[in-house]
Amino acid sequence: MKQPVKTKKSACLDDLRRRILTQDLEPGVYLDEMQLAEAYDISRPPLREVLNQLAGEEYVLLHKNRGAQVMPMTHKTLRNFFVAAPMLYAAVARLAAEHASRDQIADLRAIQSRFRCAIEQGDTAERTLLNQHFHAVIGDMADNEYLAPSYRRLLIDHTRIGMSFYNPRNAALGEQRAIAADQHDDFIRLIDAGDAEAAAHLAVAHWELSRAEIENFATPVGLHIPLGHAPNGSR
Amino acid sequence: MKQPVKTKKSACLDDLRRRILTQDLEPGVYLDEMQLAEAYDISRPPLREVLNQLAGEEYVLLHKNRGAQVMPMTHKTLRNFFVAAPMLYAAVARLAAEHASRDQIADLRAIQSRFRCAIEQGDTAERTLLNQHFHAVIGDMADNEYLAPSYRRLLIDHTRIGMSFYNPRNAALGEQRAIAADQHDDFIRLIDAGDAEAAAHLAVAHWELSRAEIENFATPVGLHIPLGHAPNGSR
DNA sequence: TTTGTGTAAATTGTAGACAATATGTATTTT
DNA sequence: AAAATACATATTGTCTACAATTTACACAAA
Repeated sequence: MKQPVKTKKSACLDDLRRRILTQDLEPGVYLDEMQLAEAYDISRPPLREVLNQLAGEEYVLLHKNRGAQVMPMTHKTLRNFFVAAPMLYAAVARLAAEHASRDQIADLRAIQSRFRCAIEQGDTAERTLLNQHFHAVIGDMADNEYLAPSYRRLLIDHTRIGMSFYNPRNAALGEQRAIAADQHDDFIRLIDAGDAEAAAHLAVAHWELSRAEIENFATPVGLHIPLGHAPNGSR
Repeated sequence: MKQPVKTKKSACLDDLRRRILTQDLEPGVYLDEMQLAEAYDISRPPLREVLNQLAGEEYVLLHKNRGAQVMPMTHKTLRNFFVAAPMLYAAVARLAAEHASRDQIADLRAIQSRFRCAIEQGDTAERTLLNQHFHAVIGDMADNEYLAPSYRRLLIDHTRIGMSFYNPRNAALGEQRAIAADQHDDFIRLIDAGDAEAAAHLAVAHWELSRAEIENFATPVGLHIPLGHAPNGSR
């Protein structure tokens, strides 16, 4: 009863990341240490270690004597996202095509297969997480520890934003997902061929598709921003 | 005053960052929890929280059941650094010129004043930390949470690499430092004027200066890479 | 009614002790 | 003598309990 799981602590870490990415834990909400510790069947010290690591990775924000808050998303967040995304996505795709290993490309193919399966089955959360995983592997391929932190941060919020705008009744979104899935296949092919320039170009196109989708919803409706219950706004 | 001292825990966090940046704790060395806890006069749980946060920020690497290791620097590290630095430095400088506040510009001036003072006094560690602080404030000015993680990571290793190559007997380095200090003044002026393009351009020039310095030493001599030892041999 | 203060409850921060795991050494066996 | 295993030791991981800080509420005074 010890080896099969990768220790309860790392399971807790992974699950909290997942819940934040899927917006099961919404941006801005405050986390209760005792509640989480009980839920994951660990005591508070290791849970606090997990929260501290998540703080370093910018999944959560720590407030002194006030606990942990899921990293909020503001209006400015979206603007900054639009500035940083194309640059980093293109750079990472270029490096991925240059440095990808055989095993990594195999991983990518496996994920893509499961990704298409999730699309067919209409499993939104699973599809979103697999999309995140797909792009995370591309980030690993780039193998650059200086681009990785921002790339990971981008993926966190790209995933969260994607979850915000999901609407099963919008047929256009289904169409766009089909295009996105095809682009994933193109990514695999270009990376396998080592075509760095084309991969960077495709990354921009892939981003533009996503951006158009986000803008369609963000402009008229506005971004839903749960605030949590912070007593006084800083600054 | 409500917070005259910044709690022993955050003091520990800051000091460990400083010691890693100045290579007082060299890349690759393993950290002893009990030893550090005693040194900072706190118990192991809060120290472990600090180490977990540093792991999230990529100052250290956590090994299961083997403690924390100061983030190593390899040969590949330097190559990746050269790829990422110009892109991010330029982007951040551009955004800093667009978004800087009056207070931040005042901070920058204050730091620059102390920076020149440290140069005159030949205080290497202080100069290096103030240089790091100067560029960290520019990062804050850019105010983009997606670029910030990689930018911070870059600054960590730029500072560590700079500490590696310091050589007080090399007159050329003194000359280059004078140029760098003048460029800092240019940064302040351009940011104050809101000239984003010129600031981005200057960032590239500033980087090229630093790159030339690094290459001069890295190419003939090779990078000194302490490997560290498993927790036993130290002391 | 409003505002200020004091006390109580709840939550976060810390400490010390204990359990689990890995490493090093010594002894035994081939 | 060399290798493998078992034991001893050291270090990491976790838990329970306690201290400190903050928040909420009640009550009193203006």
